[in-house]
This record gives sequence, structure tokens and C-alpha cells, in this order.
Amino acid sequence: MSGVHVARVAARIRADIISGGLEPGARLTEKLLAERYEVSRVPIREALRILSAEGLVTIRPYAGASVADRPDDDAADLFAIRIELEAATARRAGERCAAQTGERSAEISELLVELERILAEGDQTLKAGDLIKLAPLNSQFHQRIAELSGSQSLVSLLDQISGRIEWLYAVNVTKRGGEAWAEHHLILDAVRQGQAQRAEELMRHHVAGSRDSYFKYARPSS
Amino acid sequence: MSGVHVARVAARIRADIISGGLEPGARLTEKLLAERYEVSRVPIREALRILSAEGLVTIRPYAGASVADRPDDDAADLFAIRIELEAATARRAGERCAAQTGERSAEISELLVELERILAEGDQTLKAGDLIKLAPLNSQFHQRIAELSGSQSLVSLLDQISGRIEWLYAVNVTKRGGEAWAEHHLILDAVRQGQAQRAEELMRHHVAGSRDSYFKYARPSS
DNA sequence: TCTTACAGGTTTGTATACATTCGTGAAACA
DNA sequence: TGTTTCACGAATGTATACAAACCTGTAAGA
Repeated sequence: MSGVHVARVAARIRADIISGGLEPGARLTEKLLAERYEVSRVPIREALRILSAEGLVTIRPYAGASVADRPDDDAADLFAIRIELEAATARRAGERCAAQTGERSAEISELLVELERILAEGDQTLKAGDLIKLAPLNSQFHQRIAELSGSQSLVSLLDQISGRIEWLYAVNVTKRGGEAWAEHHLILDAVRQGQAQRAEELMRHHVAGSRDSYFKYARPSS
Repeated sequence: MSGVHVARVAARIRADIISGGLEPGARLTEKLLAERYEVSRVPIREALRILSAEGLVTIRPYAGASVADRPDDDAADLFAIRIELEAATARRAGERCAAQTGERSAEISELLVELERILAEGDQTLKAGDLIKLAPLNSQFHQRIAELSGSQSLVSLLDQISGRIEWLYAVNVTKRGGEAWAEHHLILDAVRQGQAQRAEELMRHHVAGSRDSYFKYARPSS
């Protein structure tokens, strides 16, 4: 993305926030972060600016950075937005595949292979009952579908919104079972066969199910 | 937002990109920007990281920053997302006003006053036929409604999405007339009276009209 | 002619030093 | 006792210096 260390540092702080390791309101002093990640304050500051733009961190002039408030009350609205967003990525991914049924560009082919791999790995993980490891695979699936849409805007918006939604699960993680995983196969099939409208409908249903599971099982206790 | 100069620099670069003064693909060398804005490279770099997270700028390691591709093909999808987003802000703004009909908190009262002022100024501007100046007032109106929702997430997401949509208008600006301005009055009335559902419906209609105007008049020629 | 190697300059990435601001707590005073 | 002032420490904001990587064009060689 940018500086060599900046991306790494931002990713680690982001993971610490989303995982719940850093509580909302916790101060993020540059000196402490610089020592923890063994870089100077410059990459730290740049990483904090990125996280600020992502809404995970609040920065006030001369007062420094702190972990932003977790958007607990925004769950329903965030899911509503995410439904439209992912519906768009699925439809456009389907359209791109439909436009190139003859011989597909290298980028599309690679993404399709990657998606197959993710699904296969998820199937195995699911069979082993290792639900914890399913979460990152789920994220990767949706991210790759977005990349398949060919729209940089949709990719980065999905990053932001799904990041915030994952943050909501920080307290009680993954009570949501793997029942939704099978839907991924249907979505990818529709996309690959260029059935854009069907892919969109399946994705809407899928994300709506994710939303319902959240309100049923994973509502934060706070 | 953060550093003293960082916010100012980021705002100016952002304005230059959205206004079309900087073409997509244009390189943004730190040295040039530092000289133009008369600060060192440090605030420049931080501003570029913010704009990168906003999707306006692309950064590659050791290759620097350049203006990202304008999301022309994403207009329909961006508007679809924006409809859900602004529907949420309007509804929740209405809910907050409904919850405090007796005596309103200082923050809500101030925002309502500010919204009145924006509407009045827009009415005058409209009467004078000064359509150019209507655009920023329009942005402010929607931004204040979002702040009235009380959700920081929705505010920052609106910033990002509306920023990209404004970017779409860079080529041929504001052919869209002021016919939609009157709808703002209806929306604010519904919000103030705590009619959350009505506010949401009005906002959906309003943004959908904005979308239709875009495809009717302001489609970029490229 | 085309390819390859390399030197030079340019640009980005990081570290350090200095300037500025803010928060805090002790001391002076009413 | 309560309030105000002010000085000091700590953190942020910025500038500068240096290191590392990249790009370009030039020349040697096949």
C-alpha cells in the first residue's frame, strides 16, 4: 500500500483493535507503539492516519490517537449498507465473467482459482469443526469476489465496512456456525457461469443471513 | 482531524482531485507538494496516506502516489449504497429528535439551527440563480443530517461515499438544477418532528432523484 | 540492432532533532 | 479552604538528515 513498515504496522494495530485486544478509548501514544513495533514514530504516525480514515482510531490535534468507539448501535445500518455493496460486487463479478466466457483474462482466471482454493480450504476446515479458522477464509472469499468485480472503489469500501462489522464481533466471536458456508459455493457457481442477477440475489440472501445470525447470536453483551 | 497542517493539505489535495484540477494518473511527488503547500514532506506523506485510505490516491512502495482512477463505472453502485446510507442517517436523526421532544440536548439544537441556516442560505442562492454555490450547501446539509444521527460511523462513511460521487461530477459540473433543493425542507421538517420513517422515505426519494439526474444530465463524456 | 550492465540522479522510506502545545500539579494568594 | 497562576514534564507536530530503492539513459558487447 505504501511505506514498507507502514502497511505492516497498520495491519497489526487494526487486528488488535478488531480482535478486542485494544479497548475503545485506549490511548495510542506514538512512543509506545514505536517501541512495540521497533520502528520510529514516522511510520507509526502514517499508520495512525490510515486507521483514522478507516474510522478505527480517533485523532485530535496535540492530543494524540485513541481507539474509536465501537459502532455497536450501527450494526443494522452497517449490514444494510453492506448488502447493497456486496450485491454490487457479486453482480459485477458475474457480468465480468459473462463477458469473457470464451477465454478469460489472466486476472479473472487467477481469482477464480483462488476462490476455489478458499472454498476447498473452508470445506476442510468446516469438516474438522475448526470454526475459528473459518472467519478469515470468509473474509477472503468476499474480498476476492469484490476484486473480481473489477472496481477498486467497491473493494476499498468493502474493506472498510466489513472491517467495522468484524469489529462488532470482537466480544463474543463466531458463535455463528458454518451453516452459511455452503452458500458460498452457490454464489461462486453463479458468478463463474456469468449469471449476474442470480449471483446478486444469492449474495443479498447470504449477507442478510449473516445479519440475522449476528442479531440472534453475537449481539454484544455490553 | 490530526496534525495541524495535515488536515489542511489533505483538504486541498482532495479538492483539487474532486474538482478535476488533477487528472487521474497524475503523479503526486512529495517534493512538489511540499513546495506548493510550503511544509515539509512529513505532513505531505501523512495527508497522502489519508487520501489513499479514502480511495482518491494510489500509493505503491518506492513508487510514490498518484491520483487514482475516477470511479466512473461505479456510479450506479455508489448511488445504491448511498441511498441505504443516507436513509439510515435520516431515520436515526428523526429517532434522536423524537426521543428528545421535551428539551433537546445542546448538540441537537445547534445542529438544527445550523441546518436551518443552510436551508435559508440555499434558498437565497437559488433565488439568485447562483447554482454553482449550491453544491457545497447541498453537501453540508447531508453532512449535518448525518451528524444529527449521532453515529460517527455513518458520518465518516458518508464523507467517503459522497466524496467519490462528487468526484464523478468533476467533468461537467452541476447541470443538475436546483429542483431537488425544496425536498431538503421536507426532510428537515420530518426529522425535526421526529417522524423517523417519513424522513427515511423522503431521503430515499431524494437521493434516488439525485441519481437519476446524474444519469440524465451529468454523465461524463469520457 | 538488440540486449545487458551499470552509473548517476531522483524519489521514496526512515530515523533523529527540534519546536510547539497541552495536561498536571504544586505553590501562592484571597 | 478554594481558586488561580505558573512552571515543568510529556506528548504531539514539523523539519532536516540520511539510507534504500527505483528509474533512466548511456555504453559495452553479442
